[in-house]
Amino acid sequence: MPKDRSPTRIQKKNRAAILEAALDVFSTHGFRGSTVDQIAKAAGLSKPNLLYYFPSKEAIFNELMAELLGTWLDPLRALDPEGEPLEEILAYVQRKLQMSRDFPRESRLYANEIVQGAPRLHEVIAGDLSDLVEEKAQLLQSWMDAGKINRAHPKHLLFSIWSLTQHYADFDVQVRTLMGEEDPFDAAPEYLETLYRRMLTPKG
Amino acid sequence: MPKDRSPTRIQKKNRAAILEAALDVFSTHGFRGSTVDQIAKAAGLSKPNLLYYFPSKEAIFNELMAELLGTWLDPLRALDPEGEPLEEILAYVQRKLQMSRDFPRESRLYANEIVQGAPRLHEVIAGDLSDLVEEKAQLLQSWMDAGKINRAHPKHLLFSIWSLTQHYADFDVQVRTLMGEEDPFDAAPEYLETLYRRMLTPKG
DNA sequence: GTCTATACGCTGATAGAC
DNA sequence: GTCTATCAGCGTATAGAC
Repeated sequence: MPKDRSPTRIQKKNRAAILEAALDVFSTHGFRGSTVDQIAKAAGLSKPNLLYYFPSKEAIFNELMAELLGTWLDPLRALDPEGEPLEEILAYVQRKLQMSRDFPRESRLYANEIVQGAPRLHEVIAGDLSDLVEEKAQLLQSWMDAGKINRAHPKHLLFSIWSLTQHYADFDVQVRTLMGEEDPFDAAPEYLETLYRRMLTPKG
Repeated sequence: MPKDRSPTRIQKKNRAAILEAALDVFSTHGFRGSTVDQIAKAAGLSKPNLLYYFPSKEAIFNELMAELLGTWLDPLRALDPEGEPLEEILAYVQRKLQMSRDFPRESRLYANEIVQGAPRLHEVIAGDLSDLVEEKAQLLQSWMDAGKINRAHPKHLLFSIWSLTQHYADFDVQVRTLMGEEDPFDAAPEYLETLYRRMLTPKG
């Protein structure tokens, strides 16, 4: 493993290449379905050389997950109690949709884990994510109580936003196959805006 | 492999046990992440004995998939052109939600495949599923043109129904962790009915 | 810092006794 | 029909030459 002190330019570059390649491979085949050899080849390194930079396959995965989780929840954190409720929610939906378009591999990496029971993510979900969800669910509830948006189960509202936006990344193959030439991300923003506007605009 | 002619009661029972166990294991770990040994143990058989009933791991998987695909699309096929449009769609949503509740493993098995690029499902998606989606998208479009339901992109409408309902099966771990004691399926039916009623009821 | 060679467990699958 | 024994190949990881 590289010395702690001074990461060479080459070391930085190789570590970055490995993580980039690992994102590609893990998001496509899942943890178990991915091999160190695949990642090494994709990163342009030999297998032993890759294992010089990371002690194990799991170590690569963990670092990748740590990076991902750091930014994954930013859009939700950005939901502003001071903002105009409906517009805040609609903006959140669009931000999440953009993330599905711009970072589909990250979405699939996460989806792979959750679908398989989140064996490596339980703590995060029950910890940081849970706290954040409780906080934002209360915010949504307060907006409903104030009559700013229609009443609905706050957590189900959040689940629906995650589900609808991440679907375009996670089920990308299916969506694109069924839509043919048409780019899903052309119509998706308007569809989701309409959906939540009709759902949440008071006195519907 | 068992003779073609006369499937013994034991043979039937064992084949069923294997498929049941395989559904459990494949839906939790994906194809690559599952081992024949796991399936055999879950079915109460030895590994060689299991391979007496099925020639290979892939054969088990294929049979499972064939069974799944046979029933998976029934709710969509049941969407009735003669029915009352809004109620037909709402009933479809509830049927899909029930399937997520009653057959979560089947949903996760399918999700696992799609998320990983559907290497074993391309033909089905581009074939039968695509035909069905085209047919039903046109049906939805005709309902919109007739003013029976609000206008929206028909395929995105279908995607959103799949996404929202299957989410409760595919992301079950996350949903249940975040909801604590509350059963997700208590509030989900009402949430989704409200969502699509507001979305689709004309002159909203 | 990077390579070749290799140890070693696990996995899918088969042979052959019972 | 079911078991024990076993094989070949793959996958992770390490040792040691360069």
